[in-house]
Parts: sequence; C-alpha cells; structure tokens
Amino acid sequence: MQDIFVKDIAQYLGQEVRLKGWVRNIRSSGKLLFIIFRDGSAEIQAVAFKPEMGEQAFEEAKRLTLESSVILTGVPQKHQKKTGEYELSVSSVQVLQIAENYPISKKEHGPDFLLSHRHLWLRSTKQWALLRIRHTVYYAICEYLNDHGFFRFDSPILTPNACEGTTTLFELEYFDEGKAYLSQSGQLYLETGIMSLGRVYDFGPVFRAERSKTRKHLTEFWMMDAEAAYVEHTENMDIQENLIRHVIRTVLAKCDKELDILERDKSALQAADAPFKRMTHYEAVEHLRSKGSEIGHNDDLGAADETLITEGSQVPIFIEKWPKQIKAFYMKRDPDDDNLVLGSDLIAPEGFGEIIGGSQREDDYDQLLSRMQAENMDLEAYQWFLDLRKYGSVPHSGFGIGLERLITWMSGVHHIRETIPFPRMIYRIYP
RNA sequence: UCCGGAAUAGCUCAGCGGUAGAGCGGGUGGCUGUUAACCACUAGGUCGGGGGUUCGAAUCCCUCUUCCGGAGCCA
Repeated sequence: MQDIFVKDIAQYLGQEVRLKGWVRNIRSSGKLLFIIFRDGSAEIQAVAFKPEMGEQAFEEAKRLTLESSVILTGVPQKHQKKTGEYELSVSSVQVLQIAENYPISKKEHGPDFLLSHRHLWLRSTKQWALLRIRHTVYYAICEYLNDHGFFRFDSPILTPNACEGTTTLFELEYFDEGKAYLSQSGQLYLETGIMSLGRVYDFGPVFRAERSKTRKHLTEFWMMDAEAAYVEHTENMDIQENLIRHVIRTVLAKCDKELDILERDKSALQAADAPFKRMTHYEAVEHLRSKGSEIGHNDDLGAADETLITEGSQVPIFIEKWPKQIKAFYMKRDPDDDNLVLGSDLIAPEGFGEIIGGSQREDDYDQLLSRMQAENMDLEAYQWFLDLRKYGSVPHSGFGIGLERLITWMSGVHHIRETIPFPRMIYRIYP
C-alpha cells in the first residue's frame, strides 16, 4: 500500500492508499461519517461507512475531532455528488492524537482572537491559500531576476547606520561598538555588489520602527532590492514592469485554486498584465488636483491620492521625476531639472497602493556629498558608500519591492497582516 | 503620535435603568450522502479594571487598560 498526498489522489482511483494529515471538519449522519481531511497539499472528503468498514473501525473514526491528527487508509473514488472531485472511501483510521477543544471554530472570529491564535489560524483554508501565493510570488520574483542576469547578494541585517530617515530604526547594543540597527533596506550595500557582479538582488526581512497603524504596514516585512550597473532611469522602470508582469502571469498560472478560495477577481489581474502607465509627479499632481485633491506640487501622495491616481486604470502606474526634497538623498538629480530626481514609485491598481520604490542613483561624488551635507548626515559613517563614487563610478539604478504589499495586491486580501506567517505590528509581537 | 469606534459565555454578537440571552463551539443521544449538515437535551457568566450617580447599573457619568478602524510616514 502506498502513502500518497491528497493532491495526487486522481492517479490512484480504485487502489487502496494511505493519507497522513489532519481533520478540518467532521459531519456525521448515523452510520455515515464525513471527514474533511487535509494534508497540506490539498483537502478531500473522506467517507466512513459503518457497514463497510466494520463496527470497531467506525467507532475509532467517530472519536475524531476538529484538527485531530490521523492516518486514513481507504480507496479513492469519484465524488458521488460533485463532478470533477474525489473522495476517499475509508477502510481504517489510525488516530495519532485527538485534538480537544480546538480554539478556532467553524464560525466567525474577530481579528484580535485570530491574531492571538496565528499559530493555529495558519491551518485555515484561506491562510493556506495565502501562504501558497506568498511562496509563488517569492519564487516568481527570484525566477525572473535569475533569468535576467541578477545574482543573489545578501545584504547585512545588522547595520551601523540608517538607509532612510533615522527616526524609524530599531536600535540595539552591539558589544563594545556602540549602537547597531536592524536594516531598513539592503539597498546601499547592494550598490557595492554591482561593482563586482554587475546586477544583484537581495531578499530578506527589513525592519521599520514607524508607529504606523494601517492595513498596509508591518514593522518587519520582506523586501526584495535589486540593483544594476549601467542601467538608467527608464530602463530601471522597464525591468520593474517586466518583473511585475512575470509575477502576475506566474500567480495566475500556478495559483488558480488559491485565488478562487480567496475570491480574487482574476480578470483584474489579467488586465494588469499589459503595458504600465507612466506619468511624472508634476502630471500626477495636476491630474489629482483636477479630481479634487488638495495636493501641492512639492507634496508626497497621500493614501487617498494613491487610490485616486489609479482610479479607472487597470494597470499599475509609475510616478516618476519627484521633487528632490521629498525623496531620499541617494537619488540622482534630473539633468533636465535641478529640482527633480530620477525616482519612480509604482502604484498598484484597485487601491492597493505603492508596491515599488526605485530610482537611478546619484553616481557623482560631489553631487552626492553636497546632498548628504545638506541633510546633515554623518559622513564618516557613510564613507564606504561615498567610496563607490570614487573608484570606478558608473550610472546605476535599482528598486525595492515590498513582498507583502505585492502579495496583498495579488491575493486581493484586505489587510497586509494576513500575507506573512507571523505579522509584526506596532501593538503585536505574539505569537 | 493624532482622530474615531469597541470591550457581555471558549468564539461571534444581541440586550442599552428593573430576575443575564441567542447562534456556533463543548458534552449526551438520534439520523445511510452530509456540505459552516441537521434534530433533541445539557453544562457554561465577578457583563474589561477602578470610581461615581441611582431605591436599583451590563445599561448613565468619570478614569485606566486592551483591541479595532483611519491619518501622517513608508514598501
């Protein structure tokens, strides 16, 4: 007899097999018992029928409760009521453990309860689907980059200095060396990697101690940073667009069932796999003001603006060429306008907001130095970064994708906290 | 940090000045095709903490705590 996974059940019709997993739900009707069984790969209805399996085995099956661990032996058959589905006709039941009073019931729960039981909530169908989409998105990003000349280059997580502003760092004591910080982005370190490998990316957790409390924020999230030598602003956006479109196609191809479970509108994702729109920050502001926003020409887009800008657009929109005072010090100035930088944000459609921030980097030593001085940065701490502009500086660009933001969009889920196994938020660090 | 909202059974909620309720989950029993199965019975509560008003407070007021939603900031 063979041990198989539920996902492969169709290949074993009529043969006795063994399935190892858990009980998702159980329904009984006298001499009949319906066990909704899952094993990680998929789920299936197992039917225990007393006259066929005998009194003893049936009594064993009757002991089962929600989330009990069990090994079922039986024969896969076509589902008697649902075409295209299968069920297992159970012949024997080996109970590993009876789960008593599993806390998550079949009815609704509030977010506080579910988040406090996140270690168990992960087993629920919707969470199972989200974890699988997360896996697919992660894999698709790496696949695209690997196929386009990028090398994995791991940036450090413990760092001596900040990449973005200094108010949002998690701080810790580092032996006798003073303060160290958890990385907010591997970008500055990636810029060293391109001088060796040409094109590089990192993928790992980053940490931001921002006291933001919205459905788009986590204090610990996964970011993919990519950086490429001799790539300028426009090509940088081309790479991002092709990468995101590859992710959309991969998710649609591999996660059809998961998207159904999440009731994701797949046609919206299909429509997003088309050339992205591009507009300058100036054009975006003009457009927003015509729609009633009070945004100014030197302002960042607010949450409402992000939704408004993509209204009526099926594809993501790049907003490029930003006023330099609202963007980071390392972005390259626009040669056509000294007040602008060659940065771009990618805004997802359907109100999902910003998913990528990228830019061409300042490669001129003097320009970078004066910008850092203007922002009162600790030049000594960034000497290594300035060195890159002294020894073979080249035009280069890069971008960072927030993995969970991208998953939120792909899956259509309401809150980012469901897209990572254990979300870290301002008021929650358990479990 | 700021602005709103909420806290009652294990869970989701109703009750909004006069004897603490329902559904789900748990337990017991019934049912040969169930789909959050169903039916019957049953156990289960310092109404978030503290203070006040009142003959009487889950209910009105004050305060603290916790959580949720949103803003700013960001990916």
